[in-house]
Amino acid sequence: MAEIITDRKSQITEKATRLFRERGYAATSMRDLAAAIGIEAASLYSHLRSKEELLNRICFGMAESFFRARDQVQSLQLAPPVQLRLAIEKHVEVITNDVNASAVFQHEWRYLSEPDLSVFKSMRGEYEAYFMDILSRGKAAGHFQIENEKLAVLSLLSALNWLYDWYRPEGRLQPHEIAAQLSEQVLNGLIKKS
Amino acid sequence: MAEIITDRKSQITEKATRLFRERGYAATSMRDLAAAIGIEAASLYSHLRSKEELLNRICFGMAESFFRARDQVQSLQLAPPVQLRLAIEKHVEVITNDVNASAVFQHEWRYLSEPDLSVFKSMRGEYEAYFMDILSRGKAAGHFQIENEKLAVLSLLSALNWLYDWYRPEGRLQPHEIAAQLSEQVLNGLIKKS
DNA sequence: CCTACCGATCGGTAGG
DNA sequence: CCTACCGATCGGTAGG
Repeated sequence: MAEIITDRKSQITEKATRLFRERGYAATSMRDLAAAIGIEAASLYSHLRSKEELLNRICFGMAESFFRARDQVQSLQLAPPVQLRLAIEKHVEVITNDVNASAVFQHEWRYLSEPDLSVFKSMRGEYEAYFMDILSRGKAAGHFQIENEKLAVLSLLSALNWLYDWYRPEGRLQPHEIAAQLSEQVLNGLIKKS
Repeated sequence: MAEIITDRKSQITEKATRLFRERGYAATSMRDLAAAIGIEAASLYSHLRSKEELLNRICFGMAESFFRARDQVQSLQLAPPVQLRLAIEKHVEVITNDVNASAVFQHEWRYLSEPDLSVFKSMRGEYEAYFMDILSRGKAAGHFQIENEKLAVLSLLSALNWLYDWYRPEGRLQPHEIAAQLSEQVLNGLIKKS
């Protein structure tokens, strides 16, 4: 691995992402973080104002990545089944692109304090609404069979969101291959139609 | 709500379950827990030896519930597609039966220390292997279409495991109705076959 | 980026 | 189940 030159703040954020993912936000101390970088805890505060600022950067950084993915998908006018496939692929791309940040995004956002906490929740709701809209239009157009759309959309997203725990960049399967299998599973199910 | 008479230790465990779920294990102090019960923090230690003992009880209690569900399913000799439906139903039942404990089980187990941590992980692996076995046998018998079985089983379980966050006992949908829709989604997918 | 330090809080114990 | 308390650790600041 080549030494990558980045500024100190980016380095701190990256180390924090890894530690928050491994130990959890609440169980990671600023002294842990400082030690991982090789400086004293007090020195961190010349680069940032608080521990929560780090959590903030990570959570909202991921939220923006998901939004960018959504905007790309929505800019194309696609029929619901193919749009859903694309939305899944882009979602998987965002997760696999930074598995540590994805894990923190999924699990540690609740340690945000207000008003960020509410902003975060509403952004997440907006993203779920984007998937919900695809399902609803697909159902209305007769493409999809769905009883309860809220149940469907949340289980669908959950079926993707654990990937940060399994995906390995050096592994055999590429993100688009993973996305393809999961799309197939979500759209056509496990039962073989003979 | 009627006042339910239980012994102190059960009461402490139940309050701990709720607090660990709401705030996370690491961010819940024994003083928080004591205050929720209405005693002093030091008094907790006449009922238990450590904070981790509580986490232990919750995590392994859930693990045993999942194992009992598995044993019920395996005691019936069923063809893979119908066995999978039943496994999903039982899994959903366990989660909906105690949503707080389910949340702690899903997210806080990593704060267990050795040797419990390793025991927990191997139990979880055994449970995943039980679902994996259903999928493998179903695939071998020509019932299922699955490319990567590990990917399939983990996304399947993830599609169920978020339910603790959504299910409300007082809500409209009963656990078996939720299980039925999710089974349908997993087995036949979202695409309508006309 | 460091040394030195703050008040608050942590899990847990002693002794009754 | 309480009062009183332990050493350790927390996020963060002052001042250089």
